[in-house]
Amino acid sequence: MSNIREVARLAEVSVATVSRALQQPELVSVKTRNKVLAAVKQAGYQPNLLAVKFRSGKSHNLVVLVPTVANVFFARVISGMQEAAQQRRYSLLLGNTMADDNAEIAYARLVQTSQADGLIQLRAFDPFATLDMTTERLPMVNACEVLDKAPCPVVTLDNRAAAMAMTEHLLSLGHRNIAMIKGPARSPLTRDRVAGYRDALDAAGVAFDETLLCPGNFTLQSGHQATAQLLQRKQRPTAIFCENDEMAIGALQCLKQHGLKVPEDISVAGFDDISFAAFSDPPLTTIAQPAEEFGRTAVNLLIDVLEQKLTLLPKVILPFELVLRGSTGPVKMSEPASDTPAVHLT
Amino acid sequence: MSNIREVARLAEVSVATVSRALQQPELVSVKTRNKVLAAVKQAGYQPNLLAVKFRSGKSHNLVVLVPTVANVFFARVISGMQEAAQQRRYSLLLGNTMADDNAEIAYARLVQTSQADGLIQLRAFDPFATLDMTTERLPMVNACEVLDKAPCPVVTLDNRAAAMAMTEHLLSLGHRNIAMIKGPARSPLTRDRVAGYRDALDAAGVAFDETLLCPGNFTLQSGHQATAQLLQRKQRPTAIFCENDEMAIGALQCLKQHGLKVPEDISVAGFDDISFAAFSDPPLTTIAQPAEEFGRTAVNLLIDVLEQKLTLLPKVILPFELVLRGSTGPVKMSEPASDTPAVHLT
DNA sequence: ACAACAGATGTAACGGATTACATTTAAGCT
DNA sequence: AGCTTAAATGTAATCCGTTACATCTGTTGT
Repeated sequence: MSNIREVARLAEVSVATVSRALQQPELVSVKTRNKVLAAVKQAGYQPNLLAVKFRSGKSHNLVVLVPTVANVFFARVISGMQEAAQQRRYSLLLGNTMADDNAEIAYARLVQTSQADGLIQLRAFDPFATLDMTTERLPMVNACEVLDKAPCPVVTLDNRAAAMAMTEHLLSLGHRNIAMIKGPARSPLTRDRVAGYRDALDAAGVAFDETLLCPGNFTLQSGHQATAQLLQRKQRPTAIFCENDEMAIGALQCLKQHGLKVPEDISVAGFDDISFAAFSDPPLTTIAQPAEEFGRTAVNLLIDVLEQKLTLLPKVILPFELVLRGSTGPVKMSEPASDTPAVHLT
Repeated sequence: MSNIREVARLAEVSVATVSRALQQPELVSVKTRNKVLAAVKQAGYQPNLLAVKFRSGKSHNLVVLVPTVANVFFARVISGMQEAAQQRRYSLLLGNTMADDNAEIAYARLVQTSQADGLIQLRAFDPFATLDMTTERLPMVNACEVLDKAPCPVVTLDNRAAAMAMTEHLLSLGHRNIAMIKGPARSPLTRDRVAGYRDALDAAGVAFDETLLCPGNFTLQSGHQATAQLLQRKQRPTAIFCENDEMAIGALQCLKQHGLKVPEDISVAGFDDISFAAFSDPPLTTIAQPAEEFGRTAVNLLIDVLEQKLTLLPKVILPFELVLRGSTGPVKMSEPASDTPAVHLT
């Protein structure tokens, strides 16, 4: 590979002149500039950006820690990140961590060792916390599922309000026996969404029943399994609110296999509005999240931090939208909505 | 950030000794080694790997060009890549190119400028071809959809045979009027799958009807649209073979909206076996591809090339599997299977 | 006791581009 | 012409870790 000295030799100028001709052409006479450009062409010269990065100390790379790219929602987030990164001339180093703390810490070391300038985390876990840091914090942005006391900029959605909105929608259809298929218990995301669900129940004066909460892991299979469990209850729920669309689609299949009609026999709601949500049978009522925007915002925030365009730590809250489709409907008249008496509602 | 000289000063040894204590401990006395390790700890020293990479000339990064991460199949491929890359201590630079040639060329420059050591391409396009290369070819592996005369290792699947297998399955169910929702016309992938479809028809003595081929773009929407078009035909097909599962799921919805039952009124088949395929209604008959294995193999091949473990250019062909589920069934008896007379078949 | 050698450590060059500072060249002005 | 100043170009240091080569220390064998 030809280097800058080779070009300098060909153009019969110094390396400094070559560098300037390429980086700050206005500092070089037109004649010299042309000589240099000709030499660049002749040598097929491509600057070694590894050398540039080394000297500048900036890798222009960002690490992205994502629990799993195989999840449709995260795939959309990454898409948005990619878009923003490309625009601002950064590259993304992908860290598919399967939510494994140690894997995440290993990726965090890419930042510590200057291979990346900053990190974006899509989970409520701080991979820098355990690295013994003699120096100050490394640049990080936390998106989607966020830490309670994140020591960094954050981009999120009001999950509690969103879950409340969906639950209110179900309540407004007359449902009183609403199950929830949630995520892992210790996830702040799950905690917030359960809180929103509960807010809505409380506001409507419907008793909260912990046994209606069924854990899943955000996969189609787990939605199916959880639903099967819920159907074993003596009093089966009239609606199931799933914490993501994959689980909701899993739920739909399970219900169908049990001969239940959605939404006539039971309503199902999801969260995320992935593309498949509009194509399930029936199409899924869900909460739309601006997934790509999450990615774009996270990347832009991180780069702003890196380029010192930010002093304080912003908390960006993106809007959600309740998307009503065919999977939710009014409770069947023939059947009492709930084993707890309905109260205080039209 | 502390550097190796700082550590050398603290340990009262030379920088060479520090380097050796960390890289080749057996060359350093135990006493010195301990002094060095203590100094490393005290200084909070982390080697600047950007410097190491610069000096070695190897970035230990791989660029991955993927048409769109938002596609479930590609997401799985990337997952596999990630796994293999991590194991062999390489990092992946993600290039989400939306199948845009110029974007791909821009990413290819990461290799040209030493920011990455090699490139994996999941599309039939050679981004290095247009870069004026005075030197020899840059390391590349082509996977999934491959170039006809790829100048590099290739990992693929016998798409022609797979499409033939699926078409044979449909023929064996009595279908004679089989539509195909295909991808973009100039894609080798589409070409091969159409060829396989045709092979099967020819072998069964069924006339090939070009108008039964309907183009899509691998999205749910395009599957829906294409199906709507097919349903306008005076003689509607009894089976639709879609070139991927997303389009098949789109087709299922369209058929349902037209009041058609799958598979009683019409059969639908997909390709890829994404997770949603098993959860559609009815579950989708499809061709399973080892997506993660594609990713793993591609990465391992590329690294083998980079590390000179390979001399010739291998062509790896991974196996597919015909997965029979509920979306395909025998042609309805009441209705003639086709407008062309069935011949030479049991 | 001394040569020969192994083991441990140090010195300094190296990789490629950038840039502070030094120097040369050219232009402008009286 | 001679002086001032700006523009153009060159020289060399710098970023940081690795490693070839040099040097020094200590041990073994005779």
